[in-house]
Amino acid sequence: MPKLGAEPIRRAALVKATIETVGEAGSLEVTVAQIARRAGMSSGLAHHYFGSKEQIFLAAMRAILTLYGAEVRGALATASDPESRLRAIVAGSFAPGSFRRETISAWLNFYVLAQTNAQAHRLLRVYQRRLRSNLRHELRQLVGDRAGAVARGLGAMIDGVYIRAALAEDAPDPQYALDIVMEYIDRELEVTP
Amino acid sequence: MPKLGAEPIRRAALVKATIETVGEAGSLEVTVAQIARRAGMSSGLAHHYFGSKEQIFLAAMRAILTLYGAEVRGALATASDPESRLRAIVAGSFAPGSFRRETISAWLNFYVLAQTNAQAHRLLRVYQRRLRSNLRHELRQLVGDRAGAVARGLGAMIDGVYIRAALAEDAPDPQYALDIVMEYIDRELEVTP
Amino acid sequence: MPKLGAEPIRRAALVKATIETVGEAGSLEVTVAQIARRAGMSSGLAHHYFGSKEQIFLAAMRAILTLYGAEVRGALATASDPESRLRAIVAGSFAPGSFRRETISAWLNFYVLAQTNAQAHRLLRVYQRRLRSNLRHELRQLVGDRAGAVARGLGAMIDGVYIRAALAEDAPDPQYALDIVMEYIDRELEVTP
Amino acid sequence: MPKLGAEPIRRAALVKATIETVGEAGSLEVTVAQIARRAGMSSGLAHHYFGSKEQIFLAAMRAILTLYGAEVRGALATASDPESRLRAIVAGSFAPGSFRRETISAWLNFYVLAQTNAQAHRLLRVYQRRLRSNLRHELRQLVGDRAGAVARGLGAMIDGVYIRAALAEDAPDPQYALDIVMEYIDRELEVTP
DNA sequence: AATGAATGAGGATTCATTCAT
DNA sequence: GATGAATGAATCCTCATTCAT
Repeated sequence: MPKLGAEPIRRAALVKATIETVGEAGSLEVTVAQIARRAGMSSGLAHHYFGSKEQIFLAAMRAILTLYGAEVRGALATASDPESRLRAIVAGSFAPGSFRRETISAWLNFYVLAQTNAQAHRLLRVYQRRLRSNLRHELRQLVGDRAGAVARGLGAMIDGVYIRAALAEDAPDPQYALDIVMEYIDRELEVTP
Repeated sequence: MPKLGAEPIRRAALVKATIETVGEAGSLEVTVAQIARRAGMSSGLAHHYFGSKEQIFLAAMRAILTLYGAEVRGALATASDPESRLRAIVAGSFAPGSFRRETISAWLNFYVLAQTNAQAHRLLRVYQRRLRSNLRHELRQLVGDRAGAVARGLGAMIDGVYIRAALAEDAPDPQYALDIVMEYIDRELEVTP
Repeated sequence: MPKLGAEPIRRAALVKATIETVGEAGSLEVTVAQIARRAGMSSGLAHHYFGSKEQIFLAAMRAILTLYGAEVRGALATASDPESRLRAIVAGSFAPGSFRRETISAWLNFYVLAQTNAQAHRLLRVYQRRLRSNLRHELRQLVGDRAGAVARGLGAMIDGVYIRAALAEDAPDPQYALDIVMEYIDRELEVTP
Repeated sequence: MPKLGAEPIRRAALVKATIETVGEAGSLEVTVAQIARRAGMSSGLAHHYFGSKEQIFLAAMRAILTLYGAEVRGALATASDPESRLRAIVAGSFAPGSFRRETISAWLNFYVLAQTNAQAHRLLRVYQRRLRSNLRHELRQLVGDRAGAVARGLGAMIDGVYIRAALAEDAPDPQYALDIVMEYIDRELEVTP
């Protein structure tokens, strides 16, 4: 007796299981059966909902990016002046919801998927552009002309900190990550009067 | 037609073919047969020389990191004062030998491999540590106490610029990449009198 | 068309096909695909059920030994005095269910497998020990002290007759086989008053 | 500079290495390269001398059977009356030159090969027939009519003792093996006045 | 909706055999 | 004669995907 609304629950469970499985394995070479088992269902059902392994991955990637976006928006909600908004964007990037071992590892893998898969590629570009535009918007009021350059630098640094966390032995340390990027901002803002 | 000295030539051809194949495919899911064919030999011979697909990948990764190291050392050779040495390290990182589409894509894939494979992990760590220590050494004379923090930030930014190049539509632009990182250095050095 | 209870049927079909295939080929160098085809299924399914070729072989070997044990027990069921029980054990060994060309050939191959494979080795030892203990038990009442020696001799002779049947041109002749061993028993029992 | 008479030496080394390799592995699934390496030469040379793996096996099998025949003939040399000749044949069968772990294991494997390979089959038959005829010749003078039956029984028992030694944990014990068969002979000779 | 049995294509790896040197 | 580089066929096993129930 299939419950009403079972589908969204199933889908969410699969997405969660995908991120966890890929994150743990550190690789996209996980089987649909593994993911389905972790989500508590058969591999057949996973295909029924998503059609293919590729689509399961894309859904998981979308979920990661959506969560990321939500964290940033959440952090922005309480900030008013440009500088705190700028710092809020960065803080949102390393919010504990996103900046977790599995998620980071899954994220890195989806980054690789984007080399191969056009849809994944598009998804990533959209989010990169959005981040850059957010950064630039705040920076314009803080560093004027240099806004574009600093936004590029900040974006790259955030990505770099992420990727390095994927390789760290220990659990990712949001504060450490944050410090690196915040110091860069300190520097930029110091210089510009 | 077994020639004398064939082995190093074959090995090099396989390493080159591996980087190209992985780079083009944008994925480690390439077959040994594909690699071998591109290297102009049978898959059996590839196994004869490297023992397994994994070892072929590791050899390719070592080649990439070796090349990277050589570029940095090469750039350092002509630099004398700390600041030019610092900038040389960065310039070496984006030298045209390393900073090429295929290489970047392969590099990203090996980064993922390091999640799974202990040897790959170790290789990457060695290079990261070496880079960081190089940066710190020059920075100590330029920004004193902040050397550690700046080195971390620079390292992350270099990685970030790399990873972003993997996603770019167009051929990677070393100058653009360089500018981003150099500006960061400008900023740091300006502040410290 | 997955039917309920398909698994035991599939497994049995694979075991049967394995004995037949190995028996016909006279060698363990048969492919899983050959076995599966003969069992009317894909090689993938054979792996699904048994996990590996080795496990398929072991299951087939177990089946052979189980059948052998059943034949001996069956023959023993109708015998009451020690001598008829002794002869029943031997008769069971050459019962037509076991003493068939394919089975003998497969059996010989599994004997070889036991050189390499610990599980196969253990299986064979268990059956040898059981046979020896059965023989000894009856012989104790017939030849007293010599029971151990005669049991060893009988066991060896049964094995020897089996192995020779594997090499015979014609279909194995149970009566001929039986005669050889029974004559040996005659002799032993004649001597001991 | 190939030495004169190198060929027979090479061939003998390969035959020896084959028996050892097959004996140790307990299986015919050994590679020509393994055999050649043990014999101190390249796999190419092994092929050069024997043409194929199959022929290498056959040569090794011939060597085993030749050695066996020599042992029996050697044992017969010093025996004069029928009974000691009969016992000499048996003793020759378990002479330490033949009755060694590796040789037994190789022998069992060649027994299996004879299922598949016509030449191997023929070789084995020849030796079996010769053994049987030898036994019968002596037995005729000892047990008269029963000679045929006893010869069959003895032959089977010798084979059985061999095959069991292949499975024993410890090094094969010739004395133990001998006792089993000699007791059988004792019995047969006791009965017949 | 849900299962998991079933398929079959695909890929790493091994190895007998060949052959240029 | 001798090497071992080179080939390519063969095989085990995995896994996405399908489909009867």
